[in-house]
Amino acid sequence: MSRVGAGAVFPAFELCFSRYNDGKRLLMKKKPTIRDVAAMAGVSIATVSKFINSTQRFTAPVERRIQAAIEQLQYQSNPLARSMITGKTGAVGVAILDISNPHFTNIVKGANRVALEHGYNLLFVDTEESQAREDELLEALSRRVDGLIVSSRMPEEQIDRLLAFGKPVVFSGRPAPAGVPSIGIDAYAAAYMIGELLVKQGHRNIAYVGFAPARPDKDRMRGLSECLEAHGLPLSRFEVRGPTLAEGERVCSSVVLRKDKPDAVVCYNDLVAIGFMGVASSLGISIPADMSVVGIDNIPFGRFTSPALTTVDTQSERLGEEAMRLLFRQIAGENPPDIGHMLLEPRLVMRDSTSVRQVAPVAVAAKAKRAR
Amino acid sequence: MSRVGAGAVFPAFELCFSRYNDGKRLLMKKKPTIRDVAAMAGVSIATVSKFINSTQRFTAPVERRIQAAIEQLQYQSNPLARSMITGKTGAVGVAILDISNPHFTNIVKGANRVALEHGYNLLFVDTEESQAREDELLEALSRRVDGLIVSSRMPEEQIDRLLAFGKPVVFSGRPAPAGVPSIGIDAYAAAYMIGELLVKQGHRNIAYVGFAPARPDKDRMRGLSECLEAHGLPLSRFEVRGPTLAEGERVCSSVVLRKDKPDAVVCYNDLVAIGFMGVASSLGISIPADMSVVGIDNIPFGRFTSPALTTVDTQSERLGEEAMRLLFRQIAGENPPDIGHMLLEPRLVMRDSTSVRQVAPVAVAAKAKRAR
DNA sequence: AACATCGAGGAAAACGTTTTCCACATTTTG
DNA sequence: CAAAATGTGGAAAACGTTTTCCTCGATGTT
Repeated sequence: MSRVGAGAVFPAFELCFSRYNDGKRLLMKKKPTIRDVAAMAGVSIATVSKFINSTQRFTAPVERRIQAAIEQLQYQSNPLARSMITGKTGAVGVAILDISNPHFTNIVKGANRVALEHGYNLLFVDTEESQAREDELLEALSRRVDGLIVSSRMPEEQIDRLLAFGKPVVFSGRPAPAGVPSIGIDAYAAAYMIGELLVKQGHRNIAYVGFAPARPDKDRMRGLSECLEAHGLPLSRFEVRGPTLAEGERVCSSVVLRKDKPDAVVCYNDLVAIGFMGVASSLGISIPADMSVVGIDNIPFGRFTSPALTTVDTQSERLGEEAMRLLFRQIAGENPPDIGHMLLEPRLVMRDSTSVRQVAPVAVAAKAKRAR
Repeated sequence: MSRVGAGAVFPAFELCFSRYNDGKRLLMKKKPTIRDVAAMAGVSIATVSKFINSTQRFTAPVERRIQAAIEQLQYQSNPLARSMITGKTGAVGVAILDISNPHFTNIVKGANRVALEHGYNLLFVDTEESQAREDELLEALSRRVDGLIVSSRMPEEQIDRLLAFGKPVVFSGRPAPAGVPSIGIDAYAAAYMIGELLVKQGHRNIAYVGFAPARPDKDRMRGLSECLEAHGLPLSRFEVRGPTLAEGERVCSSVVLRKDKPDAVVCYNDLVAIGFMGVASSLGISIPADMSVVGIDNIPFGRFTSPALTTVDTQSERLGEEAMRLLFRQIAGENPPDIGHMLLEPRLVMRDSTSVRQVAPVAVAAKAKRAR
């Protein structure tokens, strides 16, 4: 014992405060450190540290004294200092495209749940908000976390920079470079499934409202077009600039007011579909009588639109959970190549925005015009 | 210059790697530290640190050498080590009741935006998910952040513990203890406003679907009941157990199937209102013809329900922004008492779920029964 | 030309932990 | 009873910064 004489009385706060603000010791109170605990218990800081982390056993009286000191001082070890030594931060980063999209919200929710189970915190980045400063942000983030879940669109070269940080990464809901584990829904299957449904319902003039083919949703595009191709049907395309309600609304009129108006529309996601349906009804289109609409994601609000939205469930919450599990396996030291990619099975959710084709397209268009 | 002879060549990676894994230096690469930069630039680490933080000016050649070393090594200072010294972490915590509620999502979005402007990251806690372990979580969190925004229900004694951490805190959308700044919407005014609307529309049998009076929404309850009292009208109450779609759905039938069914229903928030309307329609109630429904929050999906939801805008995103600004002012050292509380003005958003009272309640109930 | 002034740069002490030794006392073994 | 094994606890070196002095040379002032 170096700091305090053996057998001395250890006035807890005395010791604790006087070290910091000699004199006016009660004015501002600092957090107690491991030294304070050690001094109070009459042992070395090494002993306290080992006791806390149960790295080593000690004699009963020593353990009792340490425990008492900890409780009396309400000591809490400083995670920053610990991180410096251990190299673990106890936090994981989640980069999300746009938190206002319930799909991503659920991913966060799922990820958060698993993180909590492991005693981890979530550091979160809304990349929509960050945009240009995204790299400096990720850079700062990468030092503060033990791993990263990336569920946002991200240019190739930025991905490279991200991987160069050397932290474990899991990609979610987007294609991942070789050697990096990823998880997603089988978007191809989902789109194919939707195609089959619509064809079976008798639709022949089907449109896709989504991103340009080069963009990350190429699987949806491909699934749908290959399905229709197999049935010898054409596919028209309309482009949105973002996966949002607003874009669904914006694009609607150009789809609905065409001469060869489609009799079924597959949307990039539920948000686009819901926006689309909203404007469609205001334009006098009755869904699904005049036109079937399908979304993808199965966000909770899809049940409450009018009509309730037919969609494909993408298990968003499970997506977040599994992504986090993959990440923790990597953090625990498993080799990324052994983990690989993981695809969840989509599930069709039939509701009221689709029905068997009822009216000839031309007649509907005419009716729509009259209605205004 | 002590570390490296003047005029020597500085082979960047040589220096950088050999320190760590002597011999097999290319196998795993560690991040370069400030020492590596200093060695490469031929200056001391103090000089590098001062240069990085622009704490001091140096001669042109020195600055040039440091800059070059930083770029060549791709040096990034370690935020953890810096935090240990400065006591600032560059992160703020946001404790949110339930991230799936778009109201809170928007708060996070707003808070995130302002945090980014200040170069801060967001550490986020979904207290719904945490529940029992919330205190240990908050405890861990409190050491990792410079301040906290609390927008979740939280028992009194936990609040005390939170404040004891000594970190700046801002409460948002909930009553705050004395001396702690807070921000919220004027819920009393919002509810009063809704009451006035409904009374003006001729409704006489109005119900509130929300929490028990003791709970945090007492302002809504009070605003509504005082408004109705002023008009000499009664107010019936129905209780939900959570501010969710599911609770809105659950409670609906007990409201709608009563003999003296209300002709207008004010819901705790939009989520409850939307759930409520969904079940109501399926029970054959036509909104607003048979019954007006109002929510609070103005979540984006309120525009797309059928009918579109009349509500009161609570400026959720601005709430998050202003909360973060209040927090930063505290972090910058302003006295909490000088900051005080802040109330945003609510704004009525008229849509289609309310209308002037059209049918006698009893007749409607009969019609509803026939419809099934 | 002597002296104060100033500015550039460095040495070293923090920050609060964990972890690797090492020393010593105690017990077990031959 | 000596020697070896075991177990308990401590000293000190990390981790990567920031910050507070200090030194030393150069400049400007009488």
